[in-house]
Amino acid sequence: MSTIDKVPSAKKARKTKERADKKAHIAESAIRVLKRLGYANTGLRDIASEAGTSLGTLHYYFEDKIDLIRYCIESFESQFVPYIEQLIADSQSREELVTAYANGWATAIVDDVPLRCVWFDLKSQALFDPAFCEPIASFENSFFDLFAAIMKKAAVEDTSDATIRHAKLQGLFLYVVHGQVYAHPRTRQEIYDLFYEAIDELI
Amino acid sequence: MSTIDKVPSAKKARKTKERADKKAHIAESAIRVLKRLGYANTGLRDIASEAGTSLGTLHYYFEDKIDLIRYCIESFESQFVPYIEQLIADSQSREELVTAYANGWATAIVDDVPLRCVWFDLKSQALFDPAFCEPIASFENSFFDLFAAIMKKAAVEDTSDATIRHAKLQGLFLYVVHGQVYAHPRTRQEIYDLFYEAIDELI
DNA sequence: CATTTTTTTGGACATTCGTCCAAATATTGT
DNA sequence: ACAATATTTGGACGAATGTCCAAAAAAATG
Repeated sequence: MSTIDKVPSAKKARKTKERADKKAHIAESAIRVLKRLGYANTGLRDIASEAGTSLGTLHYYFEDKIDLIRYCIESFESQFVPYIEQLIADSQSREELVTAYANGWATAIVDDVPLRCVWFDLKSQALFDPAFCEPIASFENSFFDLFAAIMKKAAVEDTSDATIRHAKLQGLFLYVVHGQVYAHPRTRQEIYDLFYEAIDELI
Repeated sequence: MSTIDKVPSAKKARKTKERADKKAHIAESAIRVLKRLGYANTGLRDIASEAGTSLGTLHYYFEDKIDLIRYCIESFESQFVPYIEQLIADSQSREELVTAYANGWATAIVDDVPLRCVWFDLKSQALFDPAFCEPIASFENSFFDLFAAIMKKAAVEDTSDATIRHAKLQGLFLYVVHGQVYAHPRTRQEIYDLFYEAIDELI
């Protein structure tokens, strides 16, 4: 019978997973609120309400507000990075890489503009609150590493100014997102074209 | 004697100027606080205290918090734009333009990193609060116009993707500012070199 | 079933927030 | 000088904030 525990930590592991799932659920709710209100206007009560739980429960799973937001940032990273990594893995030629990466950007923007706004918002918060620096910088580094990996796989000879090229691409990202919010929104095809041309030039 | 008013609006004009000066003083104080705390953590009491006045006086000069912050953004624009315009006016050749513009960026960053942080912060706020969209967009447009003026004066033939080039430059701007805050700060010379190369390539 | 342990609850708590206002003070006009 | 206007003040106001906790509820343990 399977009632015999292989190891005594079997049930504890299930508990750990349940706790992780609950934390993830709260974080997802928090992100939903952040997308609606922005960091400056997001309160813990808004998050608790969105998560369908109580204010006290939030502090049962997260030490304080900063801890919760930090968790959100880390979950950004753990969701986004593998997504791009897959795009890279599925592409072989330089042409495929450029296409896939441009598609990744376009999809990210078109699918969820508010989420990108939250990202810029939290990135700005990190400029003032040291508590956010570490997870933000970690994400940024991972983000750049992906770009560097693409350059390498595309067999770019000169990678000395890779960080600058990446920064320029991020500039285009910011520009397009702002355009979606308070200017004429672009179609998915238009965004793709913008990124394809830029990536093709930068890589 | 000069006691005879030329026009009945002479004293009223002085009053108007005094009021404008006081508003400017409050706005400068507000920006000082914003540089220290960021938008999310800046309260009206912090600003009043920094301005050496009372909370009530703030509402005597500004309708509400949003009105005050909006005024700050507009004062950004009215200070920064003429500064760059002068740089352009003083430059003739393409070489001079690139040098002057790179110098402008480097100076802006080295002189006052916190002010640039405030800028990115408020830009992010505009993504969530429509009240900030208009002044932010106005500044961005003016900012781009300066770039376009430089391209024109430098006799660049193809200006079709000027906005994209400008966006890339802004990406470099964001990248360097973030580096100043939570990475190894660059020297003025290093920043200048980065911008010179980028502008020289983009223009 | 009884008993720990884990999880959840709802509210208390002290601060802080933006807004507003009547009274006090300063300035201007006659 | 007096009256009218403009400016400043300090605090009241309700709402909202993050934090914390005793007690209830649920789950796991024996």
